[in-house]
Amino acid sequence: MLWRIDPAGDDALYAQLVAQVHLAVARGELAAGDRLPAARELAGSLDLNVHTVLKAYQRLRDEGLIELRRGRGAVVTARAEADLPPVERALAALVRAARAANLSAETTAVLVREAMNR
Amino acid sequence: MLWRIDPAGDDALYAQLVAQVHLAVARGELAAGDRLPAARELAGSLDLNVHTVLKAYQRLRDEGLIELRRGRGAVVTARAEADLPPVERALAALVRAARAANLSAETTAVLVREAMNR
DNA sequence: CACTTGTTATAGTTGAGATAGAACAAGTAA
DNA sequence: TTACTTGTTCTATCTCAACTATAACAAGTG
Repeated sequence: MLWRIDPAGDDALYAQLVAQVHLAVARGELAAGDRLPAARELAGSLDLNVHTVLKAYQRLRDEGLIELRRGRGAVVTARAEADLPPVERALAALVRAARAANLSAETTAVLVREAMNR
Repeated sequence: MLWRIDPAGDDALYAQLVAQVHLAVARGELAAGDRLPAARELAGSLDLNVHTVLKAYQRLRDEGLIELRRGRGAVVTARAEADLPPVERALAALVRAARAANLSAETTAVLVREAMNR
């Protein structure tokens, strides 16, 4: 998969990594059983610290998207292949509406989090 | 309107204020021409600093949701009433899809922020 | 005019994020 | 077994956005 990380962006680096994996799974670029690069390797190629990558991996594990095993690495779970395409479509629609309303990324994200917690 | 701020939440306080106003407008609790509390007053009742409230008000102004005038305060614009309902609909659709896919509020929020910044 | 309210400036505190280096533990593979 | 891979844990440091605190200033209200 392709990794696009923006060190100058508003999002935390580890959060960008997490989102990239979600996108890749939603697009079918990552399937259950596929393996992510080793943390040290990915950190090296993206010029990030190992801990930053591991924080992303650990969050992905907490979300049930991947499994982590020493010696084996990070493997995409079957659960991850759940209906993410519908999420992608809804996401695109929201982005369009939010842009039309001139909302910032931060504001839109907060609106989503509050709506989810309701 | 009702203000629900969580100092221990993941979101910045000013961002929560911004989201609250969006929700109030979308729900019809705030209409064009309505006035928000004075910054010093709201800060006092919510036990926040004036600058935190003002940062929220200024972001709302940047988004075209309110107008700010010295001596008069913060007034909801007509544009706010027109642009927010579509956002609310898209928001509801996303929440449904995200719940169906078992995504957490945090994950969904990050996905939105990433999608907005692309 | 007195008063309200947003604007601007300066400064200190706090916590999350990121970096760095090192040792440790569990699994893989020859 | 042995060598290697890879995640886990720990300590420490640095930076920056968010928040707080005070205070003066400017524009509009009544």
